[in-house]
Amino acid sequence: MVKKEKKEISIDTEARILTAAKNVFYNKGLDGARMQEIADEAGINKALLHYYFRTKEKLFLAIFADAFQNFFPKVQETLLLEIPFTEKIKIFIDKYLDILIENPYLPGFILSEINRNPEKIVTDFLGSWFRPHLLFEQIQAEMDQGRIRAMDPRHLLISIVALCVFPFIGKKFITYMLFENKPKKFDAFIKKRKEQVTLMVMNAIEIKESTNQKI
Amino acid sequence: MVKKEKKEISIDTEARILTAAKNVFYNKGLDGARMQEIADEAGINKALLHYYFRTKEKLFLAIFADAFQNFFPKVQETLLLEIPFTEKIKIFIDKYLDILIENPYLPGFILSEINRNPEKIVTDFLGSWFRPHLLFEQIQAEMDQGRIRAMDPRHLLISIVALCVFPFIGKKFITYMLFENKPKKFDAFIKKRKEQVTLMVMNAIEIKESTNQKI
DNA sequence: TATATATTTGACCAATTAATTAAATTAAAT
DNA sequence: ATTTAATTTAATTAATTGGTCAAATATATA
Repeated sequence: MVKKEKKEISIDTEARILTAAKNVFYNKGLDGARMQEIADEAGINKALLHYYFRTKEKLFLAIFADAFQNFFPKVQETLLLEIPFTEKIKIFIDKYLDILIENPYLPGFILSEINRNPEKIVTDFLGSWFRPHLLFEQIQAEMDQGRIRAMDPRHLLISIVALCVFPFIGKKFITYMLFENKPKKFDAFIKKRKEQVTLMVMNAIEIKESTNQKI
Repeated sequence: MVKKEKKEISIDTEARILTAAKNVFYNKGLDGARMQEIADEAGINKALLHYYFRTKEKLFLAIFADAFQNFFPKVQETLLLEIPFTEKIKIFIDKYLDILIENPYLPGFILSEINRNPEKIVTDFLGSWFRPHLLFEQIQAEMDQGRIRAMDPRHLLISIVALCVFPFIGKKFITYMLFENKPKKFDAFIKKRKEQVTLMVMNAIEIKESTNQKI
């Protein structure tokens, strides 16, 4: 007999588990998370959790893979557009910050997991399709043509990412220190960040007559 | 009778424990660290670990407090110098990156712990003496006097910190993706970062005739 | 040497926690 | 209604891990 679908008591149990797991893993990390806490937050029993995702490891992997695959492609999208370079940078910053605003704790989550297990993450998730060289070559071409200031493309990329992503990595800290621990104030601050970052990057790549260009 | 020092079998046991704990906590975090692993790495027995530092919590606190107090005062030092502003920024970037080069995994360690428990960290370690307002006032004064471009001082500070610290937060990732997982290459890259960051920040605060100043 | 004190260890304990199991329940298919 | 398969639970297990303890060892001092 062929497999058939039967009961559909709570169609959203899996979804509830994933949401709960996401919350807990994002806030506590893999080691700090407890299956019991995830079960509680999903409003189910611990055994059911294991029924859906055999092990904690597998559940975590599901969350991580989802986060990862939902994040990087969106980010990369802009970089592949066939538009003038400075325009591309502007759009990248715009979209990148939009993504970050929607997923403020995602960078910290991904970074801490990469720190825990770099080899696995890179080989399992990044290895095949994240190719910064295309971007570097384009940046280099722009420099060779004298359209932007000459510099190490890797420094430029890291600087752009740093300016965008760092406020989110340090969100709790920054909110506490600069915004009286009021997330609303942090959000308002972030809203103005797009133009700040764009301006800073444009100034950085802009060629000025008075500046000696280095190779 | 007054306390007297007796046996000195291994004077450096405590130091070895601290070194081992630092390594393990930096790499695994509080939750991921195992007392057994720390004991192994220190070449001692787990009971001896508890003899020196009663609990895991206390040991962690010793490591964290040390890291913290060894880091922030050094960073803040430069900000209190009575020198021209642009000079101060340059020196800050220079010293800050020196400190980071010496303690590459420290920012990630501190940030992840802040994320885990922001209230405690801020009240116990930062609350009393970290005062960004002094710096903000100085920056604001420079802007009011038209010596640097007008902008939100908080964005400026966060951008400077981001440019310096982000490569270290993402060290493993960056090393893997851009430098074939060779730390030497990462280090060489970082050596050139000082001038990159300085140039970028100087360009950002520099007043250009053609630019409209915003309040 | 004898004594007191600090250091070190192996064995063990207690609590936590991931994982399992067997039984119960539900809903669809026949 | 009965069967069948999926879902859910309570109870339990097995492994991990932070922490303790009593005994052993080393060292300085008297």
